[in-house]
Amino acid sequence: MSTAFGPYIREKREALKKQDKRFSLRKVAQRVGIEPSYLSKVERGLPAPLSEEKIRAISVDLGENADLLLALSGKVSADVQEIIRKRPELFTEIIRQMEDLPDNAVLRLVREVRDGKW
Amino acid sequence: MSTAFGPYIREKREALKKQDKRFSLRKVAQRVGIEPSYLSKVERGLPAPLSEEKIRAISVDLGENADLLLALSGKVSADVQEIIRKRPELFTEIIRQMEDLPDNAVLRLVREVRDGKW
DNA sequence: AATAGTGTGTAGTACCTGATACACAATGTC
DNA sequence: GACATTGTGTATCAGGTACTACACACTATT
Repeated sequence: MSTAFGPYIREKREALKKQDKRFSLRKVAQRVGIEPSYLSKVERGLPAPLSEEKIRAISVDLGENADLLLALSGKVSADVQEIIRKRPELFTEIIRQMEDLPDNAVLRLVREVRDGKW
Repeated sequence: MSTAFGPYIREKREALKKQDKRFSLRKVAQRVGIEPSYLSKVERGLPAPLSEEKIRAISVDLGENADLLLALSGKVSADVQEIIRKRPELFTEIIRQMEDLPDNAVLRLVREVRDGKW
């Protein structure tokens, strides 16, 4: 889908490869469990969708944040979607309201919720 | 996908139909823009996926909440997904943290954010 | 009794998702 | 020079998504 994901992980992978030959496209593909030719297409942004599972495996292998990589490939984590679907009216409302908040305001909310003030 | 959506809207539609014959399956299908036979399958929970667009049209026609109907058919509104994808790490974190909050606590958050305390 | 309207069964369609399998040329390594 | 490894091109595929089109039997309406 999104053209951003492929080039992004290609760059990350090649950076790692410079210090560690275990990060060749073929080796990564093998560890992740996909065909090298398919990962090649993915990295070049050709139409080659990856499942959430494979994206997660790549994020582990490359040491990247899974939710970021999912976002770059146009997805939202299945567990987050499920949380929303359990209380759709409530959660969609708060998410839409938070859209325009600056990062630091959202972060403050995260902390306050985590610290059990609610 | 989800078997809950179909029977749910069938019940709602038939309730409306009792007071207004404009809510026959065929009439609703026509207003919504799908074939009656397809809506029939949908309402009986047979494998007949609906696009977000059609689900929204049904929600308008039946006077139901769109986000609820989307959730019942296993979806999350595209605009909400896009908000999350723009700041994936921040938003997935706060959503996961809010999972265990009771409704009234989330509601309080909604109000405080809306009232510009942030 | 004819007509209109109701819900449903069956078949078919086009495109998307998420891949595999194999071949190939270029580059690196022994 | 042989062998291994690298990235990529092409073909193919099964299943899911999101529908249409038409026929049919049954029930209301006029």
